[in-house]
Amino acid sequence: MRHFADSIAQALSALTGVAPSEIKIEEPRDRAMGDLAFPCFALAKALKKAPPAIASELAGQLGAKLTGITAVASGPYINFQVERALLARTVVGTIETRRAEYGRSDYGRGKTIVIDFSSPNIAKPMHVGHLRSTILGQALVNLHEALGYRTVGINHIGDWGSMFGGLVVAMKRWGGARVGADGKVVLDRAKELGIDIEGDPVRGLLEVYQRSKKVLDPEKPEHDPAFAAEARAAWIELESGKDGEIRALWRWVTEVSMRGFSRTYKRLGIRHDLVRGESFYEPFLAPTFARCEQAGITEISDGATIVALKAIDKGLAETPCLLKQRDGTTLYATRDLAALYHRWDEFHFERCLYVVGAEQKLHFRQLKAVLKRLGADFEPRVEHVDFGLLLGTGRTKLASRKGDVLVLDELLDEVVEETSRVVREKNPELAGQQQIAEQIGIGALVFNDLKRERIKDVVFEKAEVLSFEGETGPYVQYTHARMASILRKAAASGQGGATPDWAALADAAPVLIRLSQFPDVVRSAADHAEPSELAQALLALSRDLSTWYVGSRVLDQEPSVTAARLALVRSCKTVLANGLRLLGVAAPEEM
RNA sequence: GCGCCCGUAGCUCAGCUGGAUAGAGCAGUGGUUUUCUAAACCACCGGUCACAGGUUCGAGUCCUGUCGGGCGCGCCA
Repeated sequence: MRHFADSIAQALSALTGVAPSEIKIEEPRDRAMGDLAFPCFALAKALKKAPPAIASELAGQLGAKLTGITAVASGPYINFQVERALLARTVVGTIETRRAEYGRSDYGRGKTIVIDFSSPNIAKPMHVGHLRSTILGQALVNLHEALGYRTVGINHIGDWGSMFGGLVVAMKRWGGARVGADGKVVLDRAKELGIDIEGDPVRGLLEVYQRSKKVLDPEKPEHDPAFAAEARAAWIELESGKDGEIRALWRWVTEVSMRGFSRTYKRLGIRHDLVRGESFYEPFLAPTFARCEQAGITEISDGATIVALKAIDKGLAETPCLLKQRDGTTLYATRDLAALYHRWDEFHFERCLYVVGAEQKLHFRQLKAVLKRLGADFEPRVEHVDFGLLLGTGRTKLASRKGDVLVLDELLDEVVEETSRVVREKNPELAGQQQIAEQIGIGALVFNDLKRERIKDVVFEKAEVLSFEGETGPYVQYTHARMASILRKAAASGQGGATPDWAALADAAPVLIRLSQFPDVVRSAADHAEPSELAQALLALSRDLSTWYVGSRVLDQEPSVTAARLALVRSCKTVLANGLRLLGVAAPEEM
């Protein structure tokens, strides 16, 4: 469609003398008006004529300039319709040529994009709160990768902080943790703590972690000063970089945590290029702080080191950025600043996206303001890709029945289990039901999250996620599976070899237009860091396609008609599959 | 109190950089299967685009204000 819009703009430019880039060809809301339209208001001043007069005059002249496109004046608009056979041949031809590559481009070639996403904390299982960042981030990686960018997905795991001193001490004291002769970590009393070393140690670790936090807290009755002192010493040892037992235990916690995350990531199709926790940036903290001091932007306020931001951003007058606490230890902002400079030095990114919840908007606003004060010219390339909260029924915090945080794996299991039931019921003959249930269930969950604008809060209604009707992932998957089914039947009966009669696709114009928009949608979704644009486009395509194919039977028609319709079916299947893949949703051949 | 975000049909949401009678899904009502998977399709029902001003040839879209909801606001991340 872009191809046709360009030639129309060229023709209009030749007739009016206005630059082609200034001529905005748009798509009418109502398809009955045409495939494309040009509103003549903008030309009224330059040509000193009323828009309707311009429209009718230009429409007449355009006839000679355009081939295969008819122009009709309608009030102040010129409406264009592409000749149906030409439209079909062009769109289907392009997709048949490019196949899995359709939608991909070299738009971002030579540019690097860094995407920071998911970022769970160690010693805890991943919970539903990480879901949105994880799947949004992966979709953004996929989208940019398709556009030819070099993508660097970074998992900035929370693996650093004084609380880990407490955890290590707790493991030693209560669990008998030590480093064995072979250098491996052993926990003599793992069972008593409920830590399953071989299986999923994180579950048990979480309880130890929570218990240690109570013991460390002077406000709590469980408080133990000796324990606290030991924990502090352990943290100091960790920070010192000494590679002893303390560090080995901390490393073990990181490893087993990552092992658990990996399982979940695999199910969700998540892959990071780099796992760099907060600890990774530890050596860069001091230089980063020094950079700020040398730039002369730091101040001492109530004993803490801050950067005032009022001059950069009036809204931040009351909220300067804190770099160091009163006790001299650094904070979140210092770490992110260090990470940012490190990433800039390493990648010279075109964009650096932080896929982090909207509740941290202030933090990123502060961070960017500090960068400005530092004169960092890459500051505009740093973007906070914010998103709304994931909430439970009644806008409450999403939790499990017991009231504690809902573990992501449990949620996935639950969704897949329920999906299995539905699959058995809807398609009892289907082979490989378990795998397909996994694809549908997870697809439903992922799509449900990506289909709406990311800034909107998502109220997690299990019934809605599992309904599979209407605007859902399974609806798109189902449409795709049915196209696959038609193609299988065509192959089995040897149909589709005739020369296609493209004019027979006149009734599929809405579908063809959707197909033609796909590459633009991919680009826009990436540029706006908004996968929902793609999800919405796939829904619209599925809708128009469903309407078409129930009314226009593909198989057993005139051979030339069947050939044309089969080509369209193949194109639609291709686009649905490509689109779903970009969103991180599987596209099963059968369901 | 200050800052930011959201406010479109009963519910959940689309509506691209302002453009022609505001679109889907769910829920409700009524239909469609000897024919490519009924996880589908069709029809009907349903909206003062929170409210009030302003800019514009033209505002759901931009600006200002009001109201309602959410998030955040120095030693956590």
